[in-house]
Amino acid sequence: MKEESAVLEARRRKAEELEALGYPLFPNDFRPTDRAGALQEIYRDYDNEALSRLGEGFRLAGRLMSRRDFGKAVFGHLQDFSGRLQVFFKRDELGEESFRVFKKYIDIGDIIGVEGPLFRTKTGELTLLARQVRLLTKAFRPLPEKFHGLRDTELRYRMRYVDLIVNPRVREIFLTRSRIIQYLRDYFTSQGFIEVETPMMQPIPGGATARPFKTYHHALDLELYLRIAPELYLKRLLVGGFERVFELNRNFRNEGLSTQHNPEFTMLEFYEAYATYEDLMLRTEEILSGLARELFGTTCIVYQGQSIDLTPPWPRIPYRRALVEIGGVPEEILESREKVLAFAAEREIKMDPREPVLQKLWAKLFDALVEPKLTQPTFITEFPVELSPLARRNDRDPSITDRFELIIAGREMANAFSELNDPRDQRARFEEQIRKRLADDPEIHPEIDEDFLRALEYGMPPAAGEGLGIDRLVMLFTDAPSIREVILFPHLRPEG
RNA sequence: GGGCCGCUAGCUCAAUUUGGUAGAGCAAUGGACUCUUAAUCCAUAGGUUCCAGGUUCGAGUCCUGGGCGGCCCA
Repeated sequence: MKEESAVLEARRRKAEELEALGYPLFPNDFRPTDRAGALQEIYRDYDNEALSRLGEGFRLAGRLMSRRDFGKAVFGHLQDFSGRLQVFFKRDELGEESFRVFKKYIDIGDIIGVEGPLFRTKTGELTLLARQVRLLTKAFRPLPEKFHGLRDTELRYRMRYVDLIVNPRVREIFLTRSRIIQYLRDYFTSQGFIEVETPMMQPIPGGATARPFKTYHHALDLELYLRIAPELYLKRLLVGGFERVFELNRNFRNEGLSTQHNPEFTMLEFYEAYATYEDLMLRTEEILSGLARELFGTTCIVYQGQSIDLTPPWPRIPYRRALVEIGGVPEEILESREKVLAFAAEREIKMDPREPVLQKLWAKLFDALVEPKLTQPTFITEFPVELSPLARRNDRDPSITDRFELIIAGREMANAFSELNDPRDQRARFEEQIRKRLADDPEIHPEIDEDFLRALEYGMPPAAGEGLGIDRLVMLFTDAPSIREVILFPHLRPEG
């Protein structure tokens, strides 16, 4: 932090002066009985005559966001969590002393309490006429400029508290985020799912392919990893008899930052016994279209200028067909490593030629050529077994799995499959994964989770499970271009 | 990791493209004003131009390195 500037010094001096006069700067004995937004709502249609019959005694607390000074009268706007209301401070109403103290010592940004009757100004704005005003919290720093507000992206993220005060849109995004999460909790609870919490710190990171964060437990002298997914623990719960479970919480992946990636992000995972991935497609359609109706009253939304229609049903396209028909990859090259590498090289799609698993090369093609083209909600199905170590094999074709990914606006929004519950096949897949692991690939942990396999050996009921990326979902529903706009405190490098 | 762009007063932005005393609005301070809402009017004050070097008589501006951020690519 810099040395105290003249602006800050003036504020601090003024505050100390007020304190010396006997006015506490941080009292906590004022109880508001009303809220700005609620008053706006309730008395929307009241004229002055109707308002005058309501009498006195409206008590509001909030932050003073603006003031317009007329000498012996001042207009200002008070902002609380629910909204804003104009307040009229008049010398004749407040009294000489109180008005003088208000004028001289209360600044924009201070939190104040006011009490008085409601009326309408001659421009028709609902306004509280202050009969009393009190300082509740002194602000030692000024708010950003009233018209442009706080725009600098870096400052907005570093000082989200200020961002939230002055940019109403930001508050809306996080209110919407909260509503989305609430909706999902309500949905799953009402469908008989139990919400659970499984370890964030895991001795063997599993359930996904990603580089984990490492940490250390001193008393146990144990290396632990922040989880990259809760999947293997949720399946243990299926073994334990929890037939419908969900967990809505943070995952951690030690990867770069971008408009799509934050190292900690929120994921919903749910598992349902005696269901298949096809049941989950219906559920997913139901959840997202229901959410759209809940938030907007329609299943047609706009994201970054593109119209997206979430009305079910959504098309289902097998992975291989998507590569060929949407990605434009000639089918005849798919089985040849050399041809796939050459095809990618021509299109400047980066691939590691040492990669031993052909299907992982396909995945690069898929990410580059298919995903970005899918704006409307689309289920991609029939993923190769090599890319799906935890998914159940298809009964007719054992080279593919009963799995889908949901893509909307060119992004993977959900990933789901019928669960592999044959412990013999699961062990073989884990072993194969490690065997085919490129030397020191940080994304594949070299140890097998033996306890998970032991759990499967006790018998996991047939089931299907899904992961839904909450941050991306919130981006979609708030029209946010960057994941940092939907995470309250996105990660940044420490200030220089 | 690579490319491009940005960082100037508390905040939002200027500063002659070819280097010459760093400005404005809002906020602040003092004053006028009892229905304004980006209120208005008069006056005053406010700067480590992200940091460190270099070129130059002289650098916000040119050069080198670094920091932080944004966008795009991988």
